[in-house]
Amino acid sequence: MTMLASGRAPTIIEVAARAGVSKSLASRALRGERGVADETRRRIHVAAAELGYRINSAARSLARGRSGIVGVVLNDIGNPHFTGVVAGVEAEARERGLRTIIGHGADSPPELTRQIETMLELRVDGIVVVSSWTPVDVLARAGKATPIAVVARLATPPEEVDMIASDDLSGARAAAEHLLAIGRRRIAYVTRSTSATSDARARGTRAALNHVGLDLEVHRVEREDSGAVARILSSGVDAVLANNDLMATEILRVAHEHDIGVPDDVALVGYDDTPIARLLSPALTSVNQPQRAMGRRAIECIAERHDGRSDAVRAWYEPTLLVRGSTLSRRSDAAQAATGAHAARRVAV
Amino acid sequence: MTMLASGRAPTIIEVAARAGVSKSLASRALRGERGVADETRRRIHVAAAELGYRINSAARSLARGRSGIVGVVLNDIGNPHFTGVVAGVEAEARERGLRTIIGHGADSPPELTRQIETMLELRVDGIVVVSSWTPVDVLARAGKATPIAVVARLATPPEEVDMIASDDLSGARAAAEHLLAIGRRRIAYVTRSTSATSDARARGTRAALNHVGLDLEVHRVEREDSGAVARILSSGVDAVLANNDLMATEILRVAHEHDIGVPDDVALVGYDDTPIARLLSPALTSVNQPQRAMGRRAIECIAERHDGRSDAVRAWYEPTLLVRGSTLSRRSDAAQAATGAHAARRVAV
DNA sequence: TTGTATGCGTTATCAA
DNA sequence: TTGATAACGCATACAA
Repeated sequence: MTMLASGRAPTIIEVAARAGVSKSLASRALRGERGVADETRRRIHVAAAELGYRINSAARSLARGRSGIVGVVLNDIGNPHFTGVVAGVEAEARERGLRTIIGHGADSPPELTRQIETMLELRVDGIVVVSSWTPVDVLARAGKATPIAVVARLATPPEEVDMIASDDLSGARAAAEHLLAIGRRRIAYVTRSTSATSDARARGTRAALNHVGLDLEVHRVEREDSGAVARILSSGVDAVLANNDLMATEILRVAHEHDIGVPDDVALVGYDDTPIARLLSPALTSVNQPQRAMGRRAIECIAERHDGRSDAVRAWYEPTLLVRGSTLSRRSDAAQAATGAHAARRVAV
Repeated sequence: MTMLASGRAPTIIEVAARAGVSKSLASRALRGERGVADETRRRIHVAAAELGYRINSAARSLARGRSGIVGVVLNDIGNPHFTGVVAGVEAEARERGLRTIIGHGADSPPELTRQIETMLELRVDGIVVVSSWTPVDVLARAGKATPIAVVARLATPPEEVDMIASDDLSGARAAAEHLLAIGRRRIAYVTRSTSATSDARARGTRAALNHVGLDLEVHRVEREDSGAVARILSSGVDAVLANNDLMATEILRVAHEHDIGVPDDVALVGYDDTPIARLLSPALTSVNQPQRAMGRRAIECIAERHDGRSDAVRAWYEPTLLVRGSTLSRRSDAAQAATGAHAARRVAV
């Protein structure tokens, strides 16, 4: 005999009645405002506790005009890259007394749009969109209603939104230069996505190759086409730059299945430096983005908008190449790599 | 000159005024109710579109008494196991016209509690808690306010909540019997968690070993103690059953680093059958739980509660052992494994 | 088919 | 220090 919905949830009126005060006084006491006698305040808190009172945030945000909640819309929960950004967002939000709720975009523009719409209807105080897949017109419209900070690269960011990104071109260029430095010449870029992010990474890679008179192969593989990766690997390439760590992980698996040595036959580089990168064998060379810092910055942007800023932020963070086993077979490689010139900082791990 | 907060957001009153009707009529038209003349309905929709009207869900849920939203509180976004459950929850919720928002528990009981509290204040129509870490008294209290479905094993589930779990004992037992069938004798269970889930898996493993007169070593490793796994692996064990795939991934990496052959020196089994399991090399033998089905069931439970059910659901799903490379080195192993008797279904992949 | 009036639970303004 | 009262934006029962 669960007492679920034992009638409705208690309201502040019932708390006030039980404490023998008016509802306005109860409201002030429960919010912790001053101007309530200590003894009265105590009675009110006791009454609230006894009744199991819990504020109705719908009523509160209706009366207040703001919710104290920021929404975080993620492109894809399954990708650990987003987890890092979320950690930063949550840390900064908490320090500012904001709560966060997450919407899952399921890697699809319509669903991302739906999630943003839900957040707007909830009248959140701002939205952090971690995706470069969201239609820009959706962002522009949403940006008229509430502060929006996009943590991703947008090809043409609307002026209504702030954008926090890392420099994919320079990150990819650093990775490519590293591959060149260890003597690789036939380099392929492999992606599954067509986002602005993936595009910029391909361009950065190509720029580095063109610089030394080489050309880049770009392969877009469909999720259904399970043989595509194997074909690429056996086509004679000696290095592969993957769109992100997830893609790289899959490539590594296919390489193992086909007895293609990594890095001896094919050097492999990921992107995002997610936790899996260092869990693979060989550990994956990858380009790190300061995810937590970017997440924190998003909340700062939203707060600044509330404080009146009206011009758009375009914040660029510098990526860092992390060299690991998937591109370093021999000592000599390591030595060579260390001498290469790179656009982004590089660290051997 | 962003027009952010160009005054406030338009309300239904402004829509009604622009369309030249009363707000109640506008309300009905926008909700798609019948009993509104076609031409009138059209005018109202046009007015809404022109104004960029968007319903205020705080006002709506205040008036209606329900929000149309279910909350999903996840133990840890970074663990792909939860991603699978979320997919099921979202699919079923959408089919029923419910929206979902996600709260991140950050693998910590206080944060899980905070997230549940936030959901309750938002007056969601139900909460799916995917965690066995949440304090049961919190669940019990929350269950008095709104339907709660826990998708995880709870040691002592409160009668106020529904529980959807898979049979960890039988899953772990199947894994252990498989290890015995391929000739392993010194088997260790390695975990980082102390949840009811991990506990049940250890017990299941031990049961299988005891059955043939062997004993189980249980190792709890701290996150800080980076050498612990290496010590376990070099202590002479010939098989390791990990708490989950994440733990197994880490064990695999340490094995590679120390040139310990998997499965030749040490056979390795994970749990949850997350996407990484098949991306590792060797691919990871793991115990699958029907995550999507469990997620869907959670929403069904919540709907049933709304329809008046008051007794608690205790739904158990049968796990499936998926045998992959991390426990199969030679053909003979495969043959032996196929003959073993198992409590759970088993599939070779 | 359309409009009027009331209530949802809270905050905030103004008196007492 | 306390209380009465008017919003907040929407849904709905009831009238017209």
